[in-house]
Amino acid sequence: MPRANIFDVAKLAGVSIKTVSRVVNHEPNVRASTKERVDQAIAELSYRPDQSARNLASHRSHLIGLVYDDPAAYELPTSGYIIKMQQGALTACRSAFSELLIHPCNYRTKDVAAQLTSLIEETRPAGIILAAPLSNMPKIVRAIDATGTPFVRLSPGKPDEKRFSIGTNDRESSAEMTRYLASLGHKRIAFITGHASHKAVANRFLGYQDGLQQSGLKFSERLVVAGDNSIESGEACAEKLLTRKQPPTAIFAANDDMAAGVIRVAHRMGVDVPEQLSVAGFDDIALARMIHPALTTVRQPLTEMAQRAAEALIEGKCGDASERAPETVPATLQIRESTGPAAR
Amino acid sequence: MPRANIFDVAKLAGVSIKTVSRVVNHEPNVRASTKERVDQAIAELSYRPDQSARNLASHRSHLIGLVYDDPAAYELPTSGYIIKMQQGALTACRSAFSELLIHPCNYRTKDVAAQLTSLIEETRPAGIILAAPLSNMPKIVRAIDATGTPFVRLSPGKPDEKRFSIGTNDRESSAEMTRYLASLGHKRIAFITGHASHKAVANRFLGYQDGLQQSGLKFSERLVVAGDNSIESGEACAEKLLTRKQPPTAIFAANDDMAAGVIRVAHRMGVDVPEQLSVAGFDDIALARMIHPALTTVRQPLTEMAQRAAEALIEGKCGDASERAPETVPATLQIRESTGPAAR
DNA sequence: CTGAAATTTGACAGCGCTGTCAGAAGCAGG
DNA sequence: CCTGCTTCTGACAGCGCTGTCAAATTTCAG
Repeated sequence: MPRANIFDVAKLAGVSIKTVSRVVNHEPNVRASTKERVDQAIAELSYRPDQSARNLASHRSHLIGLVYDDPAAYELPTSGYIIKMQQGALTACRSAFSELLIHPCNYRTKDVAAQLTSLIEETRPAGIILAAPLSNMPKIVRAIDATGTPFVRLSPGKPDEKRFSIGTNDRESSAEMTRYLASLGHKRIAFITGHASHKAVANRFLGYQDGLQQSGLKFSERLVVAGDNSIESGEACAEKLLTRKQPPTAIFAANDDMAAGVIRVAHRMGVDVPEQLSVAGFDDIALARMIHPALTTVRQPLTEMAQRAAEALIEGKCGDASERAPETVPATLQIRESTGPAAR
Repeated sequence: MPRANIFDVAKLAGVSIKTVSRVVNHEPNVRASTKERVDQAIAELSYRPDQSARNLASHRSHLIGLVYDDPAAYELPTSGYIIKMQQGALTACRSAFSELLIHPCNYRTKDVAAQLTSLIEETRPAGIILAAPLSNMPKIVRAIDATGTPFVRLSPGKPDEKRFSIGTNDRESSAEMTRYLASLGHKRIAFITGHASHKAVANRFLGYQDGLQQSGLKFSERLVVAGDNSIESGEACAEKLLTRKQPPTAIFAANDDMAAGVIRVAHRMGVDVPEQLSVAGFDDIALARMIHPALTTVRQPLTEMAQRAAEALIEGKCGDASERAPETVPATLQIRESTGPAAR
């Protein structure tokens, strides 16, 4: 049995193909009763519009392009980031009968912008999702802009104001984590800052300060140590903190790697986590669940961000003119085993 | 200036559109001189066929589906694997004006097969690349088979005989690595085996034995210790081996993680690598280049395998009937800093 | 040279859908 | 029951390409 086409549906519903088309595309001006008949016929025949035909007739594809910097090109193990974005975008695409076109590219290449331009010209996607760090490069943004293709920027930190973008609330969620630690009775909550150049990570430090204040705790420079995002720096910071006369009862690290370092040092020093020390991280990398005790952390909503981005593109509301307000997808606390009530 | 279509090309080249179509699709029976004229016109107008129109007219899409088990679904940090496959497949697709459709799925889900079937019915891809471990599941293979879609199985170990698949030569390359170590003067070359369930890893152990024999060295049970693919097991095995009265001068681990563990232990024990101990791994994960000293290892040609798979699919030679012989893409030795001449 | 076979080329009808635009139906108000 | 309006529906022409099949051209044996 060959797959049903728009004529079959029209015949069964007793309408013209154009009306079926209207229903399928959610166009206005279709009587409710008519729409119902058509919907029923669609269901009965399990009709699915042929994408190629739609694309051909409408001069635009139902493709969403996901453009990201490709870490494999220079061997960074950040691929989890990419997989998550892909997942999110795919989810949105599937439920909208759209397809996802992935386009890894190396931002160090001279002609990334030109490559992007030709990709767009060739595939004429309905929209582009531009991941960080590409999303922060004026050259790239300009190139996409020039093609007139709608696009959404995925920025790990706060979205900026110029064009539509989706970000997350690092600062607020750090504050939340801090409040959570305070609510467990911790008075001395230390913070390990991350690499200075990382904007999102700086926001987390601000959030930590907010959280202290909101919990009625005093911020103290003495409880802040500087890491550089690596596990090793986390270890070094933990050693500094835990060998003090009056060590903190909780350590909040600006990322999971450093938090993992803290836990490792605690093990070595015979400090029980979470009985004697609570440890929290940020990012919710795969490692967070795999270490012991499993790490309490803040989950970056990368998947959701990408999904929202794709949805926005599919809705077609990211057009050139539309000055749409940036969106923020909230990060969420993942309470696991590494945090607990403050020791008395 | 709107983009050129097949009529523009035909006019410029002084032929019919059908002839242009023939040239574009590499169909036979076009005179060389004609083809040349058409190619020139294509170049001049920078013509690119409209995929939607081709798909619509030809009833098949120019999509290649890449189907793989999605580690993010249950948080394994194996994503580098996926990224590499994607890269390879993308390379092939780009040069053939095809698009890559990615389809991560969770093999633990009950209805993976059904999902796959509906994906195929909906998008009608020109071919499917099926990655391990999905490629070894009869249920999945049957489901794809039933749709009549050409597919290639990507298997990390030896390709099997039943249907077209692409694999790599774990055994031969392990032998090669072993011979390389022997050629550096090592007489006591230890091997750390991997997790028993991993077929490819078992092949590596066989390769090690082959290599010893080919180098005129005697295989000894005493030089073999069992790991489980993890860094930690690598560390444990290294401790066992290095605390012996007569420790090996080279350790070949069945994967990079375990090799990294060996190097870590060597550091701790004050054993210089490669001066006092050569260490080799297998896989060439991102980590291999990042540790110090950089790890000598065997590179799995994942990217190439995926590329070959996509090419085969695009060539259209993986059809149902065509009993095509499995292909093997050779793995290659990556000599880095962790191996050197045997200590005297 | 000639005729038949082999090779190369072209005309044209769709593929399944959307956009345009005209026509039908519904709905007030008189 | 008609007018003038709005709301809804349908006929039909493409979109750019490929498949079919017949026509044109070339090739080659005799």
